[in-house]
Amino acid sequence: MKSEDDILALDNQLCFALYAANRAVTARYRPLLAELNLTYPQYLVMLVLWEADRDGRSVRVSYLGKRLRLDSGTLTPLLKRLAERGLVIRQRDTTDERVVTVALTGEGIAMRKRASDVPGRLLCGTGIDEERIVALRDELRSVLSLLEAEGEPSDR
Amino acid sequence: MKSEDDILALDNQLCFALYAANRAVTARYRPLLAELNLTYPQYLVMLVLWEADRDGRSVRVSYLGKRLRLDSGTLTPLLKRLAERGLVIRQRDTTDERVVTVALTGEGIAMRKRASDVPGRLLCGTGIDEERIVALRDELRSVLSLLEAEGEPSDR
DNA sequence: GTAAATAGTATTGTGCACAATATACTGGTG
DNA sequence: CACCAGTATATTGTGCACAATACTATTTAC
Repeated sequence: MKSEDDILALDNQLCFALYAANRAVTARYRPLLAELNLTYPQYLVMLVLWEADRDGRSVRVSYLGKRLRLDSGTLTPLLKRLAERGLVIRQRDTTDERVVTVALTGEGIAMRKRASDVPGRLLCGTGIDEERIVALRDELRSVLSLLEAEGEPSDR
Repeated sequence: MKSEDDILALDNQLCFALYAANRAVTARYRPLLAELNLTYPQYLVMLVLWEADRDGRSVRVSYLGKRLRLDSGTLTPLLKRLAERGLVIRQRDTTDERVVTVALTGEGIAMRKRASDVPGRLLCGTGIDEERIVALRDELRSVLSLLEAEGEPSDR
């Protein structure tokens, strides 16, 4: 039985555990990504672009938004910075001029090799084993899909 | 056996699952906290202040930083906004003028009652049961403590 | 074929996060 | 006492997140 005190206790909140763990993980990425001169959200964008590049595709801004759950207010300035650095090219689609297409440059493609050891180096020395990471990741994905499935009661 | 493609695949990253789940949860808080006219980080600060208030204590900025893992660059402007709204009072300690003490106002204390149903309402209708939340929270806390324990190799 | 609805991106403004630096104070040390 | 190391908060600048709005292009309805 929980008292009202317990209900609002910081350390009892799932939300705070998520918030703190997320920032701790991104903090651990920071020095590794600094070697590539990328921020963490920029790294996530690059992950999506590298995936698409495997199939020779370029992608729309809206596709990045769908994968990463980010809107244009976040992605537009981020992509402009990546373009300034010469990692991507942004260009309006000629057939539908509402669309902006994002493609990797040679430099952007080349960076993938240098990034490939980042995930492996991340948790070295933390004593967190692979199995546990996979289980946690899958549970988070499952919770995420429950959170996203709900909220639009009847739109089909 | 993982190919290099899998290693960098977005959906295989624990970090992205954390990042996305964290934002999904805070997004779910947003409308509830809007009723209190609080942002999510402001709500976390209030949780700490409400805890301290149970014992009749006021707290230092550095204590808030320690609990929430936030620095003064984040907390100072946030606390100023809470002070403008009349929820807290910030004052320099008279005996040690480096220290700023944060205390709840009557209005800040009163808000606690209105906030007490927020955690319960949060996951209503998502099909995520209590047991699962507790397990996930505890696993995140455990991972967090491993991440935090490491990094300062020998400082005692 | 034009008006209305919709889709895709951009812009603006607010509020975090966090690095880097600055400021101010305290508590020793010689 | 002057000096110095350490502590506590504030300031500045950059880069997300996200709401709100705007703008343009396309599609649909009629």
